[in-house]
Amino acid sequence: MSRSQVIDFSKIKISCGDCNIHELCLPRGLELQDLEQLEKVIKRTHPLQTGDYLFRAGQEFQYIYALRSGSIKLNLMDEQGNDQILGFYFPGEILGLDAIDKKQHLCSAVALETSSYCAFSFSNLSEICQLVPGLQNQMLRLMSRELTHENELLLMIGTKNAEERMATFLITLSSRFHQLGYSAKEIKLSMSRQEIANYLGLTIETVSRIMSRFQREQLISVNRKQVNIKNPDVLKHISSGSNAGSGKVQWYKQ
Amino acid sequence: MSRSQVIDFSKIKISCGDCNIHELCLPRGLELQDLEQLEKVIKRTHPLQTGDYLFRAGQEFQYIYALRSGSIKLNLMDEQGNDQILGFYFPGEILGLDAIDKKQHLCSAVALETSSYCAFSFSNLSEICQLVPGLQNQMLRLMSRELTHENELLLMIGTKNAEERMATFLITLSSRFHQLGYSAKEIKLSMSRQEIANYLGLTIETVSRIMSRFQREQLISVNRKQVNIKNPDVLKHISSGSNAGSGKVQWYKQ
DNA sequence: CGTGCTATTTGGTCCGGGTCAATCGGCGCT
DNA sequence: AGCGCCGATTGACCCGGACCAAATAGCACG
Repeated sequence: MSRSQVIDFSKIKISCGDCNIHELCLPRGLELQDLEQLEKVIKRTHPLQTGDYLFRAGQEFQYIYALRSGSIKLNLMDEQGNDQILGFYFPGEILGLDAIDKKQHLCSAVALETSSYCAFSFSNLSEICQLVPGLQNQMLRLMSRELTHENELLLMIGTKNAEERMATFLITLSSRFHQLGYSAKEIKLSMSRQEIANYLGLTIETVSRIMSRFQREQLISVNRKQVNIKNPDVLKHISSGSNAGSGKVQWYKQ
Repeated sequence: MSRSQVIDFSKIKISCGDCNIHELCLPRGLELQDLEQLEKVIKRTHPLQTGDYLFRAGQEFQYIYALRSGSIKLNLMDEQGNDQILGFYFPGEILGLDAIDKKQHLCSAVALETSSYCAFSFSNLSEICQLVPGLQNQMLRLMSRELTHENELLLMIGTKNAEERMATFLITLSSRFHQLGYSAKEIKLSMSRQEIANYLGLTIETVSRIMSRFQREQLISVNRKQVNIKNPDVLKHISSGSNAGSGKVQWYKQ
């Protein structure tokens, strides 16, 4: 190994070891020599601006992406132009894994604000997985986690009414922000009402009305994209669907 | 390697190489020596009867399962008892991958009819993945495919109305059956109306009504669980949502 | 500071599909 | 054959949330 490579590795160590999300996107037991391997396949780029595409549906699959800052929406469109947002992604989360099978992206990923990320060459990454056992498992775990999220979203859209979905959305967002070290109470939404509505399978009017109602009931306070959670307990209660009184949908429980 | 192991391998070769789904669950380029590796981690079992659990939510994750015959529903339940069917599985398909992250099953898998399967020890499997490059990629592809299915389901439930969902369901089922070598026209449903309804995010009455309407319009003929597709073209047309005349939901296309 | 643009909010109206209820029909059991 | 059971069908009613329309509010720009 040449000296220049050592220098490279040193830079790499800083960039990844010090990255604020490294323990999120790298397996715990990863050693320096493994990091060195991993770093070789990272492509660094400029940050994205609001509205920029991380990738587009139809593009050849080449990289998987780790979001370092900002936020990104993932959406899927069918041939009729029906559009469904599948998820919002925040720092430390991975995008692009669903493209592995078809070798091309089926979804598009769009920045909701200025966002930076790392891109990992997938073909190189999967070679390295052969050498680093922990990395392979991490890949599988990440995909499994992605599946779990979609499962929960399906359960929510399939069984919850509009009010419950909104409450669930707010509580989930709050908890994710908290885990990232931000305030769980004071949330800056990076997505529009339209995008929230689409994600939850509702219309923008319904989202707006329910947020107004939540504010009227002192559960939150809203000012455009700034939302303050004032009564998380009641919100959780509503989100769980155990909200008595309101003539809620009684779902089939076979 | 002892002679007895060779004999074992020979049996194995028959059981897997001749398995009617081997090219579905094994990567193309898998060589005999790889097969031998893989066979070591397969646990064989009795077939399941209708209503038997392949695995239950909460169980420790140990195996992933390849369905060999029959059909299985996968469902997810939340703490309130809301139940959502996430998918129906047919021969050649893989179950259990979503449990990798949390190391326990979050969903339950129930046989809809007599079904046989192979169980692969996951921990052993992931060791073998280190040795057999194709197998690792196959694993990732399978998970990716699973993600794609959930994405499509989300898009459908989020954007299609009841009639479109039913048409999509029938067309998709028909095409999957066809790929398995069965008739694309004459379908024997293994799931109840209740299960169809739940999967599609509808009620049993709506499913029943729409199937009656499809029959009245000569698109299908229904007799209990036997469905014959009489006009796949119109069904496809309906499923794609381009069904003019009916005052359908115009979704937001931002 | 007016003008236009877009996002959001709010007020009505309406309908798809959920809910409730009754009936039907196939199947197993005695 | 008669009975009970359970899944499926059909009808009647109603409501949550979509749809349409108008008002309001920021924000950008000349």
